[in-house]
Amino acid sequence: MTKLTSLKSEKRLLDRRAADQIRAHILDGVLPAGARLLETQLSEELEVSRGTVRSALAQLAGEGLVQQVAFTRWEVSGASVADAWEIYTLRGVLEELGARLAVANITEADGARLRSIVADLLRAIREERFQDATDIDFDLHAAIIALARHRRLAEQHRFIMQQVRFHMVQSGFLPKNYDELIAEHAALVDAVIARDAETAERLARSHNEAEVKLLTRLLRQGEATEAAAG
Amino acid sequence: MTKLTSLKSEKRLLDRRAADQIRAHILDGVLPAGARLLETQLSEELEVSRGTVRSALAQLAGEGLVQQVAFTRWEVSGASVADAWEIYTLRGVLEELGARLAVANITEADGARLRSIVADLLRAIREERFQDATDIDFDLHAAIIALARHRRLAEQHRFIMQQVRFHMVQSGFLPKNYDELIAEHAALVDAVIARDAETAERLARSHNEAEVKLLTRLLRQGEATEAAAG
DNA sequence: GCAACCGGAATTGCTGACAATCAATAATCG
DNA sequence: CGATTATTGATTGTCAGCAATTCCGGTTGC
Repeated sequence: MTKLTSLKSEKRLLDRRAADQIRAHILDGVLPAGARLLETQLSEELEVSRGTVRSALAQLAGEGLVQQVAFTRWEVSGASVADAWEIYTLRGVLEELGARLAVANITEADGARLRSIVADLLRAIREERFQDATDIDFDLHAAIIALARHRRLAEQHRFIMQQVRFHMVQSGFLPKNYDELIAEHAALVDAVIARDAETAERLARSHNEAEVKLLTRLLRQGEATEAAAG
Repeated sequence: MTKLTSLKSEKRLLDRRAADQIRAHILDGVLPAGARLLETQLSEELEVSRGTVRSALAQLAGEGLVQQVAFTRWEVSGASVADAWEIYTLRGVLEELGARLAVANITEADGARLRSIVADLLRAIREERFQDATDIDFDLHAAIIALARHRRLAEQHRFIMQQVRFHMVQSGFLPKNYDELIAEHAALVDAVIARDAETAERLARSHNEAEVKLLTRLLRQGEATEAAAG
């Protein structure tokens, strides 16, 4: 929950760093879904011009974290059931592709690295450092995607995982069963290391199946009650 | 091969319209892969300020059509074998998801619309209007994706298809076998209409498999010769 | 009482000018 | 003569200000 601080130092482009700060605030939940973003206020807090803020907001819009209502406002994107359903279904196929391609590329050293990340995850859970565990979970998936050596896939995956993280923060979502979580990840990593593309693919895709099914049901319910109300 | 013309009229935001014009020029092949884009020149041709051009270029960068080299240049993205491989593999899983979801949503009217698009495609090919045929091909895939009712998927698919189109223009790619093309599309549409998710999914994914396999082979060759040279 | 209309304040959209950076070339030194 | 360092021109990055649009309150007319 750090405060927005001034930039103007370092080497990266100003608008990127402005986007970094705003993004961090969104992902931390400081700026909740639907929150309005005022260009002037942000430019004062970040000590950059409005144009730079505008560029940063446009980037975040491209990442799906922010929405622009022309001539009217910028706001943090929604975290509705429909959004979550979109995010998790997309994640599923991206990770399916990632796992398939990772199998084709993985080396011994890569396999060792994945195994060590799983070990870290296990340790964090045993020691009840659940925030760390979530971070490591994300790292593991990113590491598998990286093995796919697919620039566009990696970028899309990063954006989707940002939205997953945002949705988890907004909805207060936490894994229910850590043993199962560990088992699933271990099985996926094993399949990738064993170069068993079919299994890896299936596990990657089914990793979120429970959430997707729940969300699909909620979505159907929502549509039904909406139809009944209208 | 129309010339870039002035904007400043209509209701949409200026930077969006600027992006539209530049995008059209890229997709038409007027601006080839690697071409440098000068902010000043574009701003003069489009009769908008440099800031507006900058915003437009940033959007196109988000769509993957343009790349920014900080402090140095904007250029049209590459159309290398690696790029094509990325584009087609991503397209595969996006359309796989789209087909699966379309099956869950499709109505009789939707089915009729898809069939009529296939008929249009067949007619265009029989009459040897191959440019039209390509457009209709794209329309058909977009129509199936639209049935998925998945905003994020539709957007990503639009971006990927833009890149597919660009790559086709750059490489002079043309389908080799129009009969097979028709048969594949008809089979996919039939499967979606029949609500056969498994078949639809498989057909959507395998639709580009020939290209992907070719590209994978080319990519491996490229890496091999590079390694031999280095 | 209520709807339509009109201002003014707040906010976003766009621009021109200035600063920072880079690439290419000329000048300098060994 | 070759390598390294200024210099210069071109290009991108950032800013502050004006213009256009929307939102919200009050006012007017019915």
